Amino acid sequence: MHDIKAIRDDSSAFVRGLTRRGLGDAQALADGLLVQDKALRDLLVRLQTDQARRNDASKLIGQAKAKKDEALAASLMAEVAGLKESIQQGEASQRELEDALKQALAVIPNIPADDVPDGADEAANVPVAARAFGKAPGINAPKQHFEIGEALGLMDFERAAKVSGARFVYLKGDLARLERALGAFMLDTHTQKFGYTEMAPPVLVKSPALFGTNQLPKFEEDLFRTTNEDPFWLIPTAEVSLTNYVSDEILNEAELPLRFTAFTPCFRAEAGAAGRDTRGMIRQHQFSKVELVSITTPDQSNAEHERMTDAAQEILKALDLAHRVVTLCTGDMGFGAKKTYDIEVWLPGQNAYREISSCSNCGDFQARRMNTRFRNTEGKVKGPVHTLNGSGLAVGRTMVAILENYQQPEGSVAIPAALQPYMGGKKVIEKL
RNA sequence: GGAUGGGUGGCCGAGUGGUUUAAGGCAGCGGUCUUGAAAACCGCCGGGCCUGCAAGGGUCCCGUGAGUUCGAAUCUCACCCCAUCCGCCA
Repeated sequence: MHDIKAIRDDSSAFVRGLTRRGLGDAQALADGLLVQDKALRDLLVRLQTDQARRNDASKLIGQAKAKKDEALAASLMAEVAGLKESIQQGEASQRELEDALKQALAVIPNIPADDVPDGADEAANVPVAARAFGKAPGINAPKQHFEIGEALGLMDFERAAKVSGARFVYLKGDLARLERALGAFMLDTHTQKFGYTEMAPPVLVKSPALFGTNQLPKFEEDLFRTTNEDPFWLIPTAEVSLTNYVSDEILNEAELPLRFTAFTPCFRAEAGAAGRDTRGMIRQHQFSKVELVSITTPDQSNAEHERMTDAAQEILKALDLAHRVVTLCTGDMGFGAKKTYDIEVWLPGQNAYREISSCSNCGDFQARRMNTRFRNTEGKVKGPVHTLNGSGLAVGRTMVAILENYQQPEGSVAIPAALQPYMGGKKVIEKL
């Protein structure tokens, strides 16, 4: 969420940033916000003047009563009584104006960082040459992952449809184990090589948490929720649970950065994706993912973003999976991001690079929504922290990549060396 | 789900209607002393917002919301959360 004071101080930066994102009416939006802001501040000046008079007079009433000066007390009481109504009205107006302003701010996306390339959609994303890794393996007539998995008898979409409908899958035998192995391998890598703290977080959360990480109020249709009056929501990503771990807190600068990782199921309604990726495991209502979240000071977040992307890439390198990294352009970035790197893994069966991780620096955008600040070593509150999140990696899609890149002509799938210890030393996945 | 007890500043904790700007302690920061440190002593020490060039001034916040009152941390109502016990349960 944006800071209204920053918009007040420099509305042109705000307008420029949103225009780069492709919002056509950014100037009108800013003007409207500033009108609301001015109305609120004018009201506060009036209201606080009244409150000050009431407080002074009330104090004098106490003193007059102590001196038994009933006449003075009575006249002061009459004066304060007259203020009462206007104060109550003012307080109600304050609430309305503040709520309206917050609502307006809550649906405005973050401003892109200066070094984010301009562009309307994914066609304008820019490859990061230095981060490219590996070469597409030469596979003759490559099969898609679901063909491989079903032929092995280890992947069952039909029965999943019977039980849960479209966009679910049963994994069996070594593929079920592979999911668990991937989760363990990723967690071990992030905790041991990159200093992340492993978490086992809630996957049902309350609305304020989803407001904190931008899913609410704007993207409600992407989420599942329970039917209680005060509902729980199923997390679409562990970013929600891990980032909100520090909501409503003032952290000490000395304990930053905080780095959290978790292996969790994720749930997405995929409301706007009808007809896309309908076959296979690429787009499911439920999938598992290892998530990375960092909480940093403002001056650390850019370096942390590179480091987090390194950590995510490290998994693909260890699995020897060809991939590339692109910097998302202004028009393709998520709502809360200042800058995002997508990691795209090569899928021989699709003959294409597909997203397997997205690492974003959100700057202070989520921290302001969550009310998370930090205090320096002198004890002074220095303002909102910065938050970053990234997939490290999407486990289902990693399995897809392994199946397609390690497929053997006769239908079996080699297990990457780094995973073999997690698969009981097994080297190949074969038909059940 | 039932019963009881609780929610106060970074932490612990006092405070049952005005004369208080939420006592006191711990932690933190600065200083005295010391070769250095500890101890002791002295001082500083919550957050948001409005206003102001600044110094400063004002206002709101004692779980949340509504109410009573000239005035609420304190009284009333509703709700949320936590703890303990009981019931149920993986």
